[in-house]
Amino acid sequence: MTDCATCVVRNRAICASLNPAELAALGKMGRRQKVRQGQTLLWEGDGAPVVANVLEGVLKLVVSAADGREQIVGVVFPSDFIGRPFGKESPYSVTAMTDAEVCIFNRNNFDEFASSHPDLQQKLLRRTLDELDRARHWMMLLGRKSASEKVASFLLEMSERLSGQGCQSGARTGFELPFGRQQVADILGLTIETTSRQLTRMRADGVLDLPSRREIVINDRAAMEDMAG
Amino acid sequence: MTDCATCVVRNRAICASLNPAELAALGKMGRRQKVRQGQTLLWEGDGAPVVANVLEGVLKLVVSAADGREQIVGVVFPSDFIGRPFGKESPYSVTAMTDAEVCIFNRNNFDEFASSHPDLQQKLLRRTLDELDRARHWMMLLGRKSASEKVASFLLEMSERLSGQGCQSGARTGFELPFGRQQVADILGLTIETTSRQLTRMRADGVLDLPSRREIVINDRAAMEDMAG
DNA sequence: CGCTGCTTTGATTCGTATCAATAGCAGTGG
DNA sequence: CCACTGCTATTGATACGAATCAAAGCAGCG
Repeated sequence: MTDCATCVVRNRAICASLNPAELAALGKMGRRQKVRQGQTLLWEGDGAPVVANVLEGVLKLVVSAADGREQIVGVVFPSDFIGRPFGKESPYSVTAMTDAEVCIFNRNNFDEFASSHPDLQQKLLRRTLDELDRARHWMMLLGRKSASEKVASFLLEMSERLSGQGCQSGARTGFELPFGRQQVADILGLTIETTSRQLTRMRADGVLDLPSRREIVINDRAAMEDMAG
Repeated sequence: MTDCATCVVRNRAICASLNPAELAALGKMGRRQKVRQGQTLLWEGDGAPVVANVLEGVLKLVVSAADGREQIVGVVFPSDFIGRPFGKESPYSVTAMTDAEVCIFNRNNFDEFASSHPDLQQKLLRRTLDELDRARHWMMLLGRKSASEKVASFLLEMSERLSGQGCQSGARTGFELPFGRQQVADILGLTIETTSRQLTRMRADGVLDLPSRREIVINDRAAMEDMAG
Protein backbone atom coordinates (compact mmCIF):
# COMPACT_ATOMS: atom_id res chain seq x y z
CA MET A 1 0.00 0.00 0.00
CA THR A 2 0.96 3.56 -0.66
CA ASP A 3 0.75 6.76 1.30
CA CYS A 4 -1.14 9.06 -1.04
CA ALA A 5 -1.25 11.95 1.40
CA THR A 6 2.42 12.64 0.85
CA CYS A 7 2.37 11.94 -2.87
CA VAL A 8 4.19 14.53 -4.96
CA VAL A 9 1.56 14.45 -7.68
CA ARG A 10 -1.38 14.30 -5.28
CA ASN A 11 -2.94 17.46 -6.65
CA ARG A 12 -2.15 17.03 -10.33
CA ALA A 13 -2.82 13.36 -11.02
CA ILE A 14 -6.28 11.90 -11.50
CA CYS A 15 -6.27 11.13 -7.77
CA ALA A 16 -6.97 14.81 -7.16
CA SER A 17 -10.66 14.03 -7.69
CA LEU A 18 -10.84 11.83 -4.61
CA ASN A 19 -11.64 12.61 -0.98
CA PRO A 20 -9.40 11.28 1.82
CA ALA A 21 -11.43 8.10 2.36
CA GLU A 22 -11.46 7.23 -1.34
CA LEU A 23 -7.79 8.03 -1.55
CA ALA A 24 -7.09 5.60 1.23
CA ALA A 25 -9.02 2.88 -0.61
CA LEU A 26 -7.13 3.54 -3.81
CA GLY A 27 -3.87 3.71 -1.89
CA LYS A 28 -4.46 0.17 -0.62
CA MET A 29 -4.55 -1.07 -4.20
CA GLY A 30 -1.48 0.75 -5.41
CA ARG A 31 2.20 0.42 -4.79
CA ARG A 32 5.16 2.56 -5.64
CA GLN A 33 7.78 1.19 -7.92
CA LYS A 34 11.09 2.47 -9.18
CA VAL A 35 11.87 1.99 -12.84
CA ARG A 36 15.37 2.23 -14.24
CA GLN A 37 16.24 4.13 -17.36
CA GLY A 38 15.70 1.85 -20.32
CA GLN A 39 13.52 -0.57 -18.40
CA THR A 40 10.23 -1.52 -20.05
CA LEU A 41 7.16 -1.46 -17.86
CA LEU A 42 4.60 -2.67 -20.41
CA TRP A 43 5.14 -4.59 -23.62
CA GLU A 44 3.26 -3.99 -26.85
CA GLY A 45 0.63 -6.69 -27.34
CA ASP A 46 1.02 -7.79 -23.76
CA GLY A 47 -1.83 -8.71 -21.45
CA ALA A 48 -1.17 -5.32 -19.86
CA PRO A 49 -2.24 -6.21 -16.36
CA VAL A 50 -1.37 -2.82 -14.91
CA VAL A 51 -2.05 0.87 -15.08
CA ALA A 52 -0.08 3.56 -13.26
CA ASN A 53 0.49 7.17 -12.40
CA VAL A 54 3.89 8.67 -13.07
CA LEU A 55 5.44 10.16 -9.95
CA GLU A 56 8.84 11.03 -11.29
CA GLY A 57 10.81 10.76 -14.50
CA VAL A 58 9.86 10.52 -18.15
CA LEU A 59 8.58 7.51 -20.06
CA LYS A 60 7.89 6.84 -23.72
CA LEU A 61 5.09 4.96 -25.45
CA VAL A 62 6.44 3.05 -28.42
CA VAL A 63 4.87 1.25 -31.36
CA SER A 64 7.28 -0.91 -33.28
CA ALA A 65 7.18 -2.81 -36.55
CA ALA A 66 8.34 -6.36 -37.12
CA ASP A 67 11.56 -5.15 -38.76
CA GLY A 68 12.57 -3.01 -35.81
CA ARG A 69 11.42 0.42 -36.92
CA GLU A 70 10.11 2.38 -33.97
CA GLN A 71 7.73 5.27 -33.57
CA ILE A 72 7.34 7.01 -30.24
CA VAL A 73 3.61 7.77 -29.97
CA GLY A 74 3.64 9.53 -26.65
CA VAL A 75 5.85 10.88 -23.91
CA VAL A 76 4.60 10.98 -20.34
CA PHE A 77 5.67 13.15 -17.44
CA PRO A 78 4.98 13.17 -13.70
CA SER A 79 1.25 13.21 -12.87
CA ASP A 80 0.42 11.63 -16.22
CA PHE A 81 -1.42 8.35 -16.40
CA ILE A 82 -0.17 5.27 -18.21
CA GLY A 83 -1.73 2.01 -19.29
CA ARG A 84 -4.97 1.02 -20.93
CA PRO A 85 -7.98 0.81 -18.64
CA PHE A 86 -10.96 -1.19 -19.95
CA GLY A 87 -8.83 -2.87 -22.57
CA LYS A 88 -7.42 -6.27 -23.23
CA GLU A 89 -3.88 -5.70 -24.31
CA SER A 90 -1.51 -2.80 -24.37
CA PRO A 91 -1.33 -1.32 -27.87
CA TYR A 92 2.22 -0.06 -27.26
CA SER A 93 5.12 -0.58 -24.92
CA VAL A 94 6.04 1.80 -22.14
CA THR A 95 9.72 2.32 -21.41
CA ALA A 96 11.49 4.64 -19.02
CA MET A 97 13.61 7.29 -20.72
CA THR A 98 15.08 8.37 -17.41
CA ASP A 99 15.11 6.70 -14.02
CA ALA A 100 11.52 6.96 -12.88
CA GLU A 101 9.04 6.14 -10.19
CA VAL A 102 5.45 5.13 -10.77
CA CYS A 103 2.41 4.26 -8.69
CA ILE A 104 1.10 0.97 -10.05
CA PHE A 105 -2.36 -0.58 -9.91
CA ASN A 106 -3.69 -3.90 -11.00
CA ARG A 107 -5.80 -3.08 -14.02
CA ASN A 108 -8.87 -5.07 -13.05
CA ASN A 109 -8.94 -3.56 -9.60
CA PHE A 110 -8.46 -0.11 -11.02
CA ASP A 111 -11.20 -0.59 -13.61
CA GLU A 112 -13.60 -1.62 -10.91
CA PHE A 113 -12.62 1.25 -8.67
CA ALA A 114 -12.98 3.71 -11.53
CA SER A 115 -16.41 2.37 -12.45
CA SER A 116 -17.67 3.23 -9.00
CA HIS A 117 -16.02 6.66 -8.84
CA PRO A 118 -17.47 8.93 -11.50
CA ASP A 119 -15.27 11.87 -10.59
CA LEU A 120 -12.15 9.84 -11.09
CA GLN A 121 -13.57 8.58 -14.33
CA GLN A 122 -14.29 12.07 -15.51
CA LYS A 123 -10.73 13.15 -14.77
CA LEU A 124 -9.53 10.18 -16.74
CA LEU A 125 -11.86 11.09 -19.59
CA ARG A 126 -10.57 14.66 -19.70
CA ARG A 127 -7.01 13.48 -19.70
CA THR A 128 -7.70 10.98 -22.45
CA LEU A 129 -9.40 13.63 -24.55
CA ASP A 130 -6.37 15.89 -24.13
CA GLU A 131 -4.06 13.07 -25.10
CA LEU A 132 -6.17 12.39 -28.16
CA ASP A 133 -5.96 16.03 -29.21
CA ARG A 134 -2.23 15.96 -28.75
CA ALA A 135 -1.90 12.73 -30.73
CA ARG A 136 -3.96 14.11 -33.61
CA HIS A 137 -1.97 17.27 -33.70
CA TRP A 138 1.13 15.12 -33.87
CA MET A 139 -0.35 13.20 -36.80
CA MET A 140 -0.34 16.42 -38.78
CA LEU A 141 3.32 16.87 -37.95
CA LEU A 142 4.22 13.31 -38.93
CA GLY A 143 2.22 13.27 -42.12
CA ARG A 144 2.75 16.70 -43.56
CA LYS A 145 5.68 18.58 -42.10
CA SER A 146 9.25 18.79 -43.35
CA ALA A 147 12.24 17.84 -41.23
CA SER A 148 12.94 21.42 -40.15
CA GLU A 149 9.30 22.07 -39.32
CA LYS A 150 9.22 18.88 -37.27
CA VAL A 151 12.27 19.78 -35.24
CA ALA A 152 11.09 23.33 -34.61
CA SER A 153 7.61 22.17 -33.56
CA PHE A 154 9.14 19.58 -31.29
CA LEU A 155 11.42 22.01 -29.51
CA LEU A 156 8.60 24.46 -28.96
CA GLU A 157 6.32 21.80 -27.52
CA MET A 158 9.07 20.48 -25.28
CA SER A 159 9.89 23.92 -23.98
CA GLU A 160 6.28 24.18 -22.90
CA ARG A 161 5.78 20.74 -21.46
CA LEU A 162 9.06 20.71 -19.59
CA SER A 163 8.34 24.04 -18.00
CA GLY A 164 5.13 22.61 -16.58
CA GLN A 165 7.49 20.54 -14.46
CA GLY A 166 9.69 23.03 -12.71
CA CYS A 167 8.91 26.11 -10.69
CA GLN A 168 8.45 28.86 -13.25
CA SER A 169 5.39 28.89 -15.41
CA GLY A 170 5.33 29.75 -19.10
CA ALA A 171 7.68 28.45 -21.76
CA ARG A 172 11.40 28.53 -21.11
CA THR A 173 14.10 29.62 -23.45
CA GLY A 174 16.58 27.07 -22.11
CA PHE A 175 15.88 23.52 -21.02
CA GLU A 176 17.34 20.03 -20.90
CA LEU A 177 15.84 17.31 -23.03
CA PRO A 178 15.29 14.07 -21.15
CA PHE A 179 16.43 12.07 -24.18
CA GLY A 180 19.08 11.67 -26.81
CA ARG A 181 19.07 12.25 -30.56
CA GLN A 182 17.82 8.81 -31.52
CA GLN A 183 14.78 9.26 -29.33
CA VAL A 184 14.08 12.67 -30.77
CA ALA A 185 14.29 11.07 -34.20
CA ASP A 186 11.85 8.34 -33.11
CA ILE A 187 9.40 10.97 -31.93
CA LEU A 188 9.60 12.94 -35.17
CA GLY A 189 9.61 10.07 -37.62
CA LEU A 190 13.10 11.01 -38.85
CA THR A 191 16.55 9.43 -38.75
CA ILE A 192 19.13 10.45 -36.19
CA GLU A 193 21.29 12.01 -38.90
CA THR A 194 18.54 14.22 -40.25
CA THR A 195 17.62 15.31 -36.76
CA SER A 196 21.22 16.19 -35.97
CA ARG A 197 21.64 18.12 -39.22
CA GLN A 198 18.56 20.22 -38.57
CA LEU A 199 19.78 21.15 -35.11
CA THR A 200 23.21 21.99 -36.45
CA ARG A 201 21.71 24.22 -39.09
CA MET A 202 19.51 26.00 -36.56
CA ARG A 203 22.55 26.66 -34.44
CA ALA A 204 24.40 28.00 -37.47
CA ASP A 205 21.46 30.29 -38.17
CA GLY A 206 21.59 31.54 -34.59
CA VAL A 207 18.07 30.39 -33.79
CA LEU A 208 19.30 28.25 -30.91
CA ASP A 209 22.34 27.20 -28.89
CA LEU A 210 23.40 23.69 -27.92
CA PRO A 211 25.49 24.11 -24.78
CA SER A 212 25.68 20.35 -24.29
CA ARG A 213 24.27 17.23 -25.86
CA ARG A 214 20.90 17.48 -24.19
CA GLU A 215 20.59 21.17 -23.52
CA ILE A 216 18.67 23.48 -25.80
CA VAL A 217 18.55 27.26 -25.63
CA ILE A 218 16.10 28.98 -27.88
CA ASN A 219 17.52 32.33 -28.92
CA ASP A 220 14.92 33.48 -31.37
CA ARG A 221 11.53 32.14 -30.44
CA ALA A 222 9.72 34.05 -33.18
CA ALA A 223 11.96 32.57 -35.86
CA MET A 224 11.44 29.15 -34.36
CA GLU A 225 7.69 29.58 -34.50
CA ASP A 226 7.93 30.59 -38.13
CA MET A 227 9.92 27.47 -38.90
CA ALA A 228 7.35 25.30 -37.13
CA GLY A 229 4.92 26.07 -39.93
CA MET B 1 -36.37 17.14 -29.77
CA THR B 2 -35.54 13.78 -31.19
CA ASP B 3 -37.14 10.39 -31.04
CA CYS B 4 -34.35 8.19 -29.77
CA ALA B 5 -36.48 5.06 -29.60
CA THR B 6 -36.43 4.73 -33.36
CA CYS B 7 -32.82 5.83 -33.76
CA VAL B 8 -30.80 3.63 -36.12
CA VAL B 9 -27.73 3.76 -33.90
CA ARG B 10 -29.67 3.39 -30.65
CA ASN B 11 -27.79 0.27 -29.64
CA ARG B 12 -24.36 1.14 -30.91
CA ALA B 13 -23.88 4.80 -29.97
CA ILE B 14 -23.03 5.98 -26.47
CA CYS B 15 -26.77 6.36 -25.89
CA ALA B 16 -26.94 2.59 -25.46
CA SER B 17 -25.93 3.10 -21.84
CA LEU B 18 -29.14 4.95 -21.00
CA ASN B 19 -32.51 3.73 -19.78
CA PRO B 20 -35.72 4.95 -21.45
CA ALA B 21 -36.23 7.87 -19.06
CA GLU B 22 -32.67 9.11 -19.45
CA LEU B 23 -32.93 8.65 -23.18
CA ALA B 24 -36.00 10.84 -23.23
CA ALA B 25 -34.14 13.55 -21.32
CA LEU B 26 -31.19 13.40 -23.70
CA GLY B 27 -33.56 13.33 -26.64
CA LYS B 28 -35.04 16.63 -25.54
CA MET B 29 -31.62 18.23 -25.81
CA GLY B 30 -30.71 16.84 -29.19
CA ARG B 31 -31.90 17.44 -32.68
CA ARG B 32 -31.34 15.66 -35.94
CA GLN B 33 -29.59 17.49 -38.69
CA LYS B 34 -28.73 16.63 -42.27
CA VAL B 35 -25.29 17.56 -43.51
CA ARG B 36 -24.43 17.76 -47.17
CA GLN B 37 -21.32 16.26 -48.67
CA GLY B 38 -18.50 18.79 -48.32
CA GLN B 39 -20.28 20.79 -45.66
CA THR B 40 -18.23 21.60 -42.56
CA LEU B 41 -19.91 21.06 -39.24
CA LEU B 42 -17.13 22.28 -36.96
CA TRP B 43 -14.18 24.55 -37.75
CA GLU B 44 -10.69 24.12 -36.43
CA GLY B 45 -10.06 26.61 -33.62
CA ASP B 46 -13.72 27.38 -33.39
CA GLY B 47 -15.66 27.80 -30.16
CA ALA B 48 -17.04 24.34 -30.94
CA PRO B 49 -20.40 24.78 -29.26
CA VAL B 50 -21.68 21.35 -30.26
CA VAL B 51 -21.09 17.64 -30.01
CA ALA B 52 -22.95 14.99 -31.97
CA ASN B 53 -23.57 11.37 -32.77
CA VAL B 54 -23.28 10.24 -36.36
CA LEU B 55 -26.46 8.59 -37.60
CA GLU B 56 -25.59 8.17 -41.22
CA GLY B 57 -22.74 8.95 -43.59
CA VAL B 58 -19.01 9.44 -43.14
CA LEU B 59 -17.20 12.52 -41.86
CA LYS B 60 -13.55 13.48 -41.63
CA LEU B 61 -11.56 15.26 -38.92
CA VAL B 62 -9.00 17.57 -40.49
CA VAL B 63 -6.04 19.51 -39.19
CA SER B 64 -4.66 22.05 -41.61
CA ALA B 65 -1.60 24.25 -41.80
CA ALA B 66 -1.50 27.92 -42.69
CA ASP B 67 -0.26 27.14 -46.21
CA GLY B 68 -3.15 24.81 -46.99
CA ARG B 69 -1.60 21.43 -46.33
CA GLU B 70 -4.15 19.09 -44.81
CA GLN B 71 -3.94 15.99 -42.71
CA ILE B 72 -7.01 13.91 -42.02
CA VAL B 73 -6.65 12.81 -38.39
CA GLY B 74 -9.79 10.75 -38.13
CA VAL B 75 -12.70 9.32 -40.05
CA VAL B 76 -16.02 8.76 -38.32
CA PHE B 77 -18.86 6.41 -39.19
CA PRO B 78 -22.42 5.94 -37.99
CA SER B 79 -22.68 5.50 -34.20
CA ASP B 80 -19.38 7.33 -33.70
CA PHE B 81 -19.22 10.43 -31.58
CA ILE B 82 -17.89 13.78 -32.76
CA GLY B 83 -16.88 16.98 -31.04
CA ARG B 84 -14.86 17.84 -28.00
CA PRO B 85 -16.69 17.55 -24.68
CA PHE B 86 -15.13 19.40 -21.74
CA GLY B 87 -13.02 21.50 -24.04
CA LYS B 88 -12.83 25.05 -25.17
CA GLU B 89 -12.27 24.92 -28.86
CA SER B 90 -12.32 22.26 -31.50
CA PRO B 91 -8.75 21.17 -32.32
CA TYR B 92 -9.79 20.17 -35.85
CA SER B 93 -12.56 20.71 -38.33
CA VAL B 94 -15.25 18.16 -39.07
CA THR B 95 -16.47 17.89 -42.65
CA ALA B 96 -18.92 15.51 -44.29
CA MET B 97 -17.33 13.24 -46.88
CA THR B 98 -20.73 11.96 -47.95
CA ASP B 99 -24.21 13.28 -47.34
CA ALA B 100 -24.76 12.59 -43.69
CA GLU B 101 -27.10 12.91 -40.77
CA VAL B 102 -26.08 13.66 -37.22
CA CYS B 103 -27.75 14.04 -33.85
CA ILE B 104 -26.52 17.31 -32.41
CA PHE B 105 -26.26 18.54 -28.82
CA ASN B 106 -25.27 21.82 -27.32
CA ARG B 107 -21.90 21.13 -25.77
CA ASN B 108 -22.58 22.72 -22.40
CA ASN B 109 -25.83 20.87 -22.01
CA PHE B 110 -24.21 17.65 -23.04
CA ASP B 111 -21.28 18.12 -20.65
CA GLU B 112 -23.68 18.67 -17.81
CA PHE B 113 -25.79 15.68 -18.75
CA ALA B 114 -22.70 13.50 -19.04
CA SER B 115 -21.40 14.62 -15.66
CA SER B 116 -24.53 13.31 -14.03
CA HIS B 117 -24.64 10.04 -15.95
CA PRO B 118 -21.60 7.93 -15.15
CA ASP B 119 -22.58 5.12 -17.48
CA LEU B 120 -22.72 7.48 -20.43
CA GLN B 121 -19.42 8.92 -19.36
CA GLN B 122 -17.84 5.51 -19.16
CA LYS B 123 -19.02 4.69 -22.67
CA LEU B 124 -17.52 7.93 -23.83
CA LEU B 125 -14.28 7.13 -22.04
CA ARG B 126 -14.06 3.71 -23.66
CA ARG B 127 -14.69 5.20 -27.05
CA THR B 128 -12.09 7.89 -26.52
CA LEU B 129 -9.54 5.31 -25.40
CA ASP B 130 -10.22 3.30 -28.54
CA GLU B 131 -9.84 6.41 -30.69
CA LEU B 132 -6.57 7.20 -28.97
CA ASP B 133 -5.26 3.71 -29.67
CA ARG B 134 -6.27 4.07 -33.28
CA ALA B 135 -4.65 7.49 -33.57
CA ARG B 136 -1.40 6.24 -32.06
CA HIS B 137 -1.31 3.27 -34.34
CA TRP B 138 -1.80 5.69 -37.22
CA MET B 139 1.14 7.75 -35.99
CA MET B 140 3.38 4.75 -36.60
CA LEU B 141 2.03 4.53 -40.11
CA LEU B 142 2.56 8.23 -40.79
CA GLY B 143 6.00 8.42 -39.26
CA ARG B 144 7.63 5.20 -40.30
CA LYS B 145 5.90 3.44 -43.16
CA SER B 146 6.62 3.65 -46.88
CA ALA B 147 3.99 4.64 -49.43
CA SER B 148 3.14 1.06 -50.34
CA GLU B 149 2.91 0.02 -46.71
CA LYS B 150 0.65 2.98 -46.03
CA VAL B 151 -1.75 2.15 -48.84
CA ALA B 152 -1.89 -1.54 -47.94
CA SER B 153 -2.52 -0.78 -44.26
CA PHE B 154 -5.20 1.70 -45.18
CA LEU B 155 -7.08 -0.69 -47.42
CA LEU B 156 -7.00 -3.42 -44.81
CA GLU B 157 -8.29 -1.11 -42.10
CA MET B 158 -11.02 0.21 -44.36
CA SER B 159 -12.14 -3.26 -45.34
CA GLU B 160 -12.64 -3.94 -41.65
CA ARG B 161 -14.28 -0.71 -40.61
CA LEU B 162 -16.61 -0.59 -43.58
CA SER B 163 -17.80 -4.12 -42.98
CA GLY B 164 -18.82 -3.11 -39.47
CA GLN B 165 -21.44 -1.06 -41.28
CA GLY B 166 -23.30 -3.51 -43.44
CA CYS B 167 -24.91 -6.84 -42.74
CA GLN B 168 -22.09 -9.35 -42.95
CA SER B 169 -19.49 -9.46 -40.24
CA GLY B 170 -15.78 -9.94 -40.78
CA ALA B 171 -13.64 -8.17 -43.32
CA ARG B 172 -14.83 -7.97 -46.88
CA THR B 173 -12.83 -8.59 -49.98
CA GLY B 174 -14.72 -5.97 -51.98
CA PHE B 175 -15.98 -2.60 -50.77
CA GLU B 176 -16.61 0.95 -51.85
CA LEU B 177 -14.51 3.73 -50.38
CA PRO B 178 -16.55 6.71 -49.26
CA PHE B 179 -13.89 9.08 -50.60
CA GLY B 180 -11.73 9.95 -53.56
CA ARG B 181 -8.01 9.75 -54.13
CA GLN B 182 -7.15 13.15 -52.68
CA GLN B 183 -8.82 12.24 -49.43
CA VAL B 184 -7.01 8.93 -49.28
CA ALA B 185 -3.79 10.86 -49.81
CA ASP B 186 -4.72 13.25 -46.99
CA ILE B 187 -5.31 10.31 -44.68
CA LEU B 188 -1.98 8.69 -45.51
CA GLY B 189 0.20 11.79 -45.59
CA LEU B 190 0.96 11.27 -49.28
CA THR B 191 0.23 13.12 -52.51
CA ILE B 192 -2.58 12.09 -54.79
CA GLU B 193 -0.08 11.00 -57.44
CA THR B 194 1.83 8.68 -55.15
CA THR B 195 -1.40 7.18 -53.87
CA SER B 196 -2.61 6.56 -57.39
CA ARG B 197 0.68 5.01 -58.44
CA GLN B 198 0.65 2.58 -55.52
CA LEU B 199 -2.86 1.43 -56.35
CA THR B 200 -1.97 1.02 -60.00
CA ARG B 201 1.02 -1.08 -59.12
CA MET B 202 -0.99 -3.27 -56.77
CA ARG B 203 -3.48 -3.86 -59.55
CA ALA B 204 -0.65 -4.74 -61.92
CA ASP B 205 0.64 -7.20 -59.33
CA GLY B 206 -2.79 -8.77 -59.11
CA VAL B 207 -3.16 -8.02 -55.40
CA LEU B 208 -6.34 -6.05 -56.00
CA ASP B 209 -8.87 -4.93 -58.60
CA LEU B 210 -10.26 -1.46 -59.16
CA PRO B 211 -13.65 -1.98 -60.84
CA SER B 212 -14.49 1.72 -60.58
CA ARG B 213 -13.00 4.84 -59.08
CA ARG B 214 -14.11 4.11 -55.55
CA GLU B 215 -14.40 0.35 -55.53
CA ILE B 216 -11.68 -1.87 -54.20
CA VAL B 217 -11.53 -5.65 -54.44
CA ILE B 218 -8.81 -7.36 -52.50
CA ASN B 219 -7.71 -10.46 -54.38
CA ASP B 220 -4.82 -11.57 -52.27
CA ARG B 221 -5.32 -10.62 -48.67
CA ALA B 222 -2.21 -12.41 -47.46
CA ALA B 223 -0.02 -10.49 -49.89
CA MET B 224 -1.71 -7.28 -48.82
CA GLU B 225 -0.97 -8.04 -45.19
CA ASP B 226 2.65 -8.66 -46.05
CA MET B 227 2.84 -5.32 -47.78
CA ALA B 228 1.31 -3.55 -44.80
CA GLY B 229 4.52 -4.29 -42.87
C1' DC C 1 45.36 7.14 -21.92
C1' DG C 2 42.50 4.55 -24.54
C1' DC C 3 38.17 2.49 -24.45
C1' DT C 4 32.94 2.78 -25.56
C1' DG C 5 28.79 4.87 -26.99
C1' DC C 6 26.65 8.82 -28.81
C1' DT C 7 26.74 12.58 -32.13
C1' DT C 8 28.20 15.10 -36.03
C1' DT C 9 29.66 15.47 -40.70
C1' DG C 10 30.20 13.89 -45.50
C1' DA C 11 29.03 11.37 -50.00
C1' DT C 12 25.66 9.05 -52.30
C1' DT C 13 21.23 6.74 -53.22
C1' DC C 14 16.48 6.30 -53.23
C1' DG C 15 11.68 7.53 -52.57
C1' DT C 16 8.36 10.71 -52.86
C1' DA C 17 6.98 15.38 -54.22
C1' DT C 18 6.48 18.39 -57.81
C1' DC C 19 5.45 19.89 -62.35
C1' DA C 20 3.13 18.88 -66.57
C1' DA C 21 0.31 16.45 -69.67
C1' DT C 22 -3.11 13.05 -70.81
C1' DA C 23 -6.96 10.10 -70.01
C1' DG C 24 -11.37 8.70 -68.21
C1' DC C 25 -15.90 9.65 -66.49
C1' DA C 26 -20.32 12.25 -65.37
C1' DG C 27 -23.30 15.62 -66.40
C1' DT C 28 -25.26 19.04 -69.88
C1' DG C 29 -27.26 20.62 -73.82
C1' DG C 30 -27.43 20.61 -78.77
C1' DC D 1 -26.87 10.05 -79.62
C1' DC D 2 -23.03 12.58 -79.45
C1' DA D 3 -19.90 16.76 -78.83
C1' DC D 4 -18.70 19.74 -74.93
C1' DT D 5 -17.34 20.94 -70.20
C1' DG D 6 -15.48 20.22 -65.71
C1' DC D 7 -13.69 17.25 -62.56
C1' DT D 8 -10.99 13.39 -60.89
C1' DA D 9 -7.59 10.09 -61.77
C1' DT D 10 -3.60 8.31 -64.13
C1' DT D 11 0.81 8.51 -66.20
C1' DG D 12 5.33 10.54 -67.21
C1' DA D 13 9.71 13.38 -66.46
C1' DT D 14 12.35 15.63 -63.23
C1' DA D 15 13.85 17.69 -58.80
C1' DC D 16 14.51 17.62 -54.14
C1' DG D 17 14.66 16.04 -49.43
C1' DA D 18 15.56 12.64 -46.37
C1' DA D 19 17.52 7.93 -45.86
C1' DT D 20 21.43 5.28 -46.12
C1' DC D 21 26.18 4.15 -45.94
C1' DA D 22 30.57 5.44 -44.11
C1' DA D 23 33.83 7.86 -41.34
C1' DA D 24 35.38 11.01 -38.05
C1' DG D 25 34.67 13.76 -33.66
C1' DC D 26 33.66 14.10 -28.86
C1' DA D 27 32.27 13.00 -24.22
C1' DG D 28 32.36 10.18 -20.23
C1' DC D 29 34.76 6.62 -17.70
C1' DG D 30 37.64 2.75 -16.39
